[in-house]
Amino acid sequence: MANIKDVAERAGVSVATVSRVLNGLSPVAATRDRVLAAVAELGYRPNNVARALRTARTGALGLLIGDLTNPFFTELADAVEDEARSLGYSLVIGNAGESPQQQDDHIRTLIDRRIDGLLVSSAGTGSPVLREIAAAGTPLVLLDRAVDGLDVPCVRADGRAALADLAAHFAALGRRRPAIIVAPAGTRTGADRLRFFREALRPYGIELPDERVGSTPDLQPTGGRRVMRGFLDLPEPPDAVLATDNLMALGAMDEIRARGLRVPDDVALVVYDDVPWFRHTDPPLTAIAQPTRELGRAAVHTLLERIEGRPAESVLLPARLVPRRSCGEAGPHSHRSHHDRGHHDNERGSA
Amino acid sequence: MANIKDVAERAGVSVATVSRVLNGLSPVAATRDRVLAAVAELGYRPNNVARALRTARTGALGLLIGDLTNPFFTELADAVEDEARSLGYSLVIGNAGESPQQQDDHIRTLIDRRIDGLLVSSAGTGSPVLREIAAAGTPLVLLDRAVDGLDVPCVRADGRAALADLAAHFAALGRRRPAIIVAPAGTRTGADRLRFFREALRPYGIELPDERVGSTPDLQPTGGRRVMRGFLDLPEPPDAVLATDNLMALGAMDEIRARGLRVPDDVALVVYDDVPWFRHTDPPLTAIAQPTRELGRAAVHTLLERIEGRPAESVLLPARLVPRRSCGEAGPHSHRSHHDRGHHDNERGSA
DNA sequence: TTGTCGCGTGTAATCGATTACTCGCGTTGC
DNA sequence: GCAACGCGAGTAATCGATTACACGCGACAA
Repeated sequence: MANIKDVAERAGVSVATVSRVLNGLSPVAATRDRVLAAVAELGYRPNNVARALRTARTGALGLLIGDLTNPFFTELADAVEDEARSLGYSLVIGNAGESPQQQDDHIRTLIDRRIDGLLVSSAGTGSPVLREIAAAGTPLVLLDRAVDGLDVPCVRADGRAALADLAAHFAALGRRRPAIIVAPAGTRTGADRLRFFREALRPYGIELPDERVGSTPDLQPTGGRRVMRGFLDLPEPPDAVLATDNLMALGAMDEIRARGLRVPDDVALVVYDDVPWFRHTDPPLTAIAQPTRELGRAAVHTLLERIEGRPAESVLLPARLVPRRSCGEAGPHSHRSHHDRGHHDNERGSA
Repeated sequence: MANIKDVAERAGVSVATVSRVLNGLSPVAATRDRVLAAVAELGYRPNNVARALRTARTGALGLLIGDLTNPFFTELADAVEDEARSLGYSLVIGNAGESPQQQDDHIRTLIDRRIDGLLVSSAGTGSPVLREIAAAGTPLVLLDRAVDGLDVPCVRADGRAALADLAAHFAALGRRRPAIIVAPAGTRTGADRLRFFREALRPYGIELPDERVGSTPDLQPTGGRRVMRGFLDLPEPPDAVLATDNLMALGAMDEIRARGLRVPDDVALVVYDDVPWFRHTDPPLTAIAQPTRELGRAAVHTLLERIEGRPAESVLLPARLVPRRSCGEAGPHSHRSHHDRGHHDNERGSA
């Protein structure tokens, strides 16, 4: 592959001149044309590795996501990439597979590669490595998932209002026994969602007792299904379930269907993250939609502020409730007793 | 950030010695311990940019995929990443967004970054850039999508046998008016799937006329839905539809449901690519499963052969039919046939 | 004419690692 | 006792770019 020296020789100038022409610092048309001609003839492309070594800038951002096969994260990654590209950066995506250890591994690798900045949707609670690189001054921004005690800007969605709307929605539809499936204990995100939901229900006199709070160690369908199984085995099973991650919701749906129960007739289901797939299920699922693409964009901008040495603030964007049919329709017959599970076939074809 | 010189000073040795210790070329315990102590105290990490410049190896592979939000590609990417990591490489994922131009952009960027080799799931037909870098000798392997006239190893699935099984399946269930939704004309993959399917149907005396061949420019639900609309408006609508991409199948399902029709009663539906989501639909969809993770693994190995200068062959792995309930009564009510989980996956997917 | 200034280029240092070559010292063999 | 050999470790070249500094030439003013 041709290097800058080859170009210089061919154009009959020095390497410095070539560099200057390529960086737009040489206003002289005559030499510029000669250089550009040589570049074209040789198919020369600057070696980014060498350039990065000299300038201490790679032009790459890192993004660490929890799970590459989780559509929420891929939409996020897609948005981040779009934004980064449009601002002249390229993006290196690291997939933690929801494993803190693999996440640390990735962070190390990215830092060793000297990316200019890092976005982290952290798996689990904050790792020592994360603290270490934050302390070392690497531009760092948290995305979607906050980490307690880490003094770093965080870009995420605020679900408070949406959860309040959901509580109202449940109340209006006569759902009195809600349940929630949350991510592993100890993560800030899961704890927040639980707390906000519980607080939102209180004004309506609706309880969210611990027996209807289920948590899974992994954000996977398996975990969601297991929790739902526990819920449905309760003496008083819930009549509405909020899954705080889309993959867990998927597992929950499986369990509901496997028991021959129906959504929303027997149990309402709401999913956190409005991934496209849930618009295609039967019935379409009511969702709490995070402004995924905006989050991605905001995160990139915040990170660039940090990279350019400016202080950067955390960003909170509102999530909103997207009501679909999985909680039933509001209407006169929306109160039902908990005894008649599975005997409601005639109630279904409303609209 | 500490560099090798700092370590050398602290340990009272030369930089060469530090380098040798870190690369395991210095067997003397005394100096090694001193160096390692200095490394630990300073928290030194080798600068990969400098190392890459000197050694002309970055230890990174590139993967270009068609669409980051398509679960087939993310599963593929996940598998490629796992394998690359386990072999000591890191992976840079580029998302073409199914746009040839963005794909070319990405390839350029990756080459400029001097990745050691590139895997490409090409969008559209082969681009000039692809030919150019192949000619320039960059280790290159095509993944999933072949490109005509490009003399480069290709790792992909062979759907012939699975499509033959599907034809038999249709015949056994009395489906006599099949249809197919294919990717844009001009792509090798789409053309192959159409041809093999048609050939497979012939022995059973089943026709696949052009009016029941629909193609969409984009691999998106919208396109699938539009094609399905056309099918259902035919005087003789199909009684079985094969969608050759999972997102198109999703759109097709929407249209079926929007008309109040039922799967499989009114129309059977089969999807190419067995992404986890379709195991959770109602009914679970019969699928042609590509050995996604194996494809990823094989692609990495093939690429490494090329990187190490050995000649490498193309790889064809068999796809298989996974009958579920979306074509009507198959064999034993397939909660999960033994085909359902081909490999020693982690617990992703249904429980 | 001569000194100065400006400007376009070239020379060479630099980024942080790897590695060929060299040097010096200790051991061994004759 | 001296030469040769082995081996550990240092010196310095190198990768391909950027960029501070120096230089030389033409223009312009005195």
